[in-house]
Amino acid sequence: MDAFTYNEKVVNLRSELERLGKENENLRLLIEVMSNGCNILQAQLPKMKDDQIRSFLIENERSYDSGKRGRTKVSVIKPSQIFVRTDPNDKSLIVKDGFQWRKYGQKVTKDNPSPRAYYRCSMAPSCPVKKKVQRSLEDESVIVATYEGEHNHEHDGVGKSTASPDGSITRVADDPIGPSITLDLTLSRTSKESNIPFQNIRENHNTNRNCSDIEDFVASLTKDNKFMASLAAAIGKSLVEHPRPTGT
DNA sequence: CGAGTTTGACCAGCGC
DNA sequence: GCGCTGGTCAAACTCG
Repeated sequence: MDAFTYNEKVVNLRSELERLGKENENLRLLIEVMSNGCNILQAQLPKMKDDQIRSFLIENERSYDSGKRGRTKVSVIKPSQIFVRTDPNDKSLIVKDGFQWRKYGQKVTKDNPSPRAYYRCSMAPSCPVKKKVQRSLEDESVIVATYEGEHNHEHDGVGKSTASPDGSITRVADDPIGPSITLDLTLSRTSKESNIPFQNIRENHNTNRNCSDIEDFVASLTKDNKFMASLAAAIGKSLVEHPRPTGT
C-alpha cells in the first residue's frame, strides 16, 4: 500500500469518526429531551384521573387523523399503528410483520394522495385481523400500518428490529396487534424537514455544538405543545393499555 | 389450477 | 334526502 492510499484511508476514517461522533451527540441529545419530557409527564400523570387520561387520548388521536369519518363508533383504545421507513422509490405498500396478508381492497383517501391498501390476515381462515397500509402524508418514505383486531393463531418472526440501508432503525413491537406501543426510532439523515420537533433542534445543535445549550433546547421542547401532546399520548396510551396493578 | 392482486361497484355512516 | 367518504365485495386478471 503506498503512502497516498494510506493517507486517503486515514482521512476517510477520520471523517467517518467525526460523523459518528456527531451522530452520537445527536442521539444523546434526543435521549435527554425524551427523558426530560417523560419525567415531566409522569409527574403530572398521578394528578390526572383515568377518565381525564382517556379523554385526553381521544382528543389527541382525533387530531392525529383528522378528517377521517369512521363508520364505527369511537372506541377508547384505537387500533395500534406501526411506522415503517422504506425506500422512498419503493412504491409498494408492503409491511413485513411475520403474518401473511391478503389484500382485499385499495382506496385513495381524501386527506392523502397515496392509496390506502386493505389487508386481511390469511394465516388462519377465521382470523379477524385487518390492517390498513398507507404512506405517511408528511414523509412518503414512511409507511403507516394500522392493525385492527386480534390474531387467534400463532405467528412467526415478529418482534424484530429492522435496519434499513440508510442506517435507520425501525423497532417493530413484539406483537403489533397487542397492547404495545411501536416507536419509529428512525434518525435518518435524509429525512425531509417536517414538523418533527427534533429536526430544528438537531440542526441548531449541529451548527452550535456547545453542549451547555442542551438545557435551552430541552426547555424549548417542553414548551412545544405538539411534541408534548405526542409524548403524552404515547405515555398515556401505555398506561391505559398496561394498567398498573391496583393496590400499590 | 389455486392463491393472491387489481379495480370498479356497492354499501353504510355522517354532515349539510 | 343528498352527496361525500371510507370500507368491503367480487369478478377479472396475474403469477408461479
